[in-house]
Amino acid sequence: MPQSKSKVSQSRASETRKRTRIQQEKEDLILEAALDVFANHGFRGATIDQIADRAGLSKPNLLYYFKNKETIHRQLLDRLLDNWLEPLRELDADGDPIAEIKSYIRRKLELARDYPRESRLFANEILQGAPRIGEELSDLKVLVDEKAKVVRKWSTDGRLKKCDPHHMFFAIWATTQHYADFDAQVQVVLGDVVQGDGRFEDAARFLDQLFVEGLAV
Amino acid sequence: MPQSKSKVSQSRASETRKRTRIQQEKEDLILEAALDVFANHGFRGATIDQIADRAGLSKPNLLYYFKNKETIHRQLLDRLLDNWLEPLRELDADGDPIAEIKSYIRRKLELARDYPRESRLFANEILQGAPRIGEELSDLKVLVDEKAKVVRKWSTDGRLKKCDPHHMFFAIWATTQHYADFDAQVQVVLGDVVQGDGRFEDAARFLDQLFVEGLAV
DNA sequence: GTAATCTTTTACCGACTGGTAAATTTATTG
DNA sequence: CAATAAATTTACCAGTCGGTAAAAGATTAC
Repeated sequence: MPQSKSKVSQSRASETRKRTRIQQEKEDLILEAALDVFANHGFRGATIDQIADRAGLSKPNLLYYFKNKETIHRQLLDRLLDNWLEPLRELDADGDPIAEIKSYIRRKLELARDYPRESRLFANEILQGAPRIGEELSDLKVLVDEKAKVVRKWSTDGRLKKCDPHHMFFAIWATTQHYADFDAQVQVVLGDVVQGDGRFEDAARFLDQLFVEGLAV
Repeated sequence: MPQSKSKVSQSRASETRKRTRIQQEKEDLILEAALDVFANHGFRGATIDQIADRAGLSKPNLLYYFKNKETIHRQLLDRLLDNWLEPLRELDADGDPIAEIKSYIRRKLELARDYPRESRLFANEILQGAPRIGEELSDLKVLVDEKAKVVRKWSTDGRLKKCDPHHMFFAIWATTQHYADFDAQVQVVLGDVVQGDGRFEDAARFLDQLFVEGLAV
């Protein structure tokens, strides 16, 4: 996962100009632990004690690196949003429409498989009305509107069925992220028959069929 | 919303056999307030004080009707799950496959539009690993497996494209519930252009096309 | 009307919450 | 090896959490 515009953490330690080796390590450790806890309990349901425990630190020690709970959460969301939008950025107006969409779906599905906690972190935030990420979502809107134009042009050029591009994106997000966000339900419904990668490939196959037949001219 | 197997609440008051008028009213009032709070904050993020405030009661007064936080949450989930599965129960093996699926999608979409808080309550619970509803999900599995058989038969009879029925249901759930669960995101992305029912009809039209073209032979 | 029951309020409690102050220990630098 | 800076621990704190006891107030049934 590459990170582009990573902000410097707002910890006390980082008020000094350069970050030490220990700062680097511990901050990563904390973010990793926090991702776990926030993804499973949401912002209000998560406690600093839980995060500190999972990171193997005392609470005051954790707060030495991040000045409060919100700062950790914020940093996770910032980092996430960037990675999350990457597949959409790569949707190429000059490529073959169906190939581009198939590739986009697969990338989103891979994200859901490989980074389910990130997906759940995001889902938690949106589900609760996006109180801490609301503004940053406008970046998302800009990007989506731009790519919606591309899709609309594919349609009017007769290279894709006529369809509402925004709702097409919603459908792709919903179906792919569902496997991360609703994993508990997916596991119960599918039972123990199909496991791991098999499950993933089944999903990929179904979604490919659904969207290709649903969208190809 | 009809309720079939409604359990009696486990409040102190209900330990006596018949429920008074005030009990009926206040319990409904509390459940209504609790739905609001749980849907927006999840179980751990919600507080009894918040629920009591919204219901216009004092906390001890609320706890006179429901013995604890978990009981309220449980009762909401039980009531919900029943209603939530109703559209699936009505999927008719003897009907026309495409008409049945179209009708199922529309019903699910209507639920998402008319009962978004219920959808978010459920989403919160599943997202956090279904710790308080896990067992009841097996009822869901039984029903889904039964209906998956129906869909599979439609496929082998050549009345529907070949597809994995379970993943088809996942896709329908994901796309329809997305409009309730991720409403904050949907609103940002769509902007203020299309509002209310127009938005709903756009979604319905897109999903109809997607699933019909994707599944019809 | 009055006795019995149901409802609501007041006053709590111990555990946990996010967060801080300051002393102590560890690592780095000259 | 000091001196300095960084990291960690100990001991807290005020506010909130879920929940209870018990008395006061309001309804209901006779």
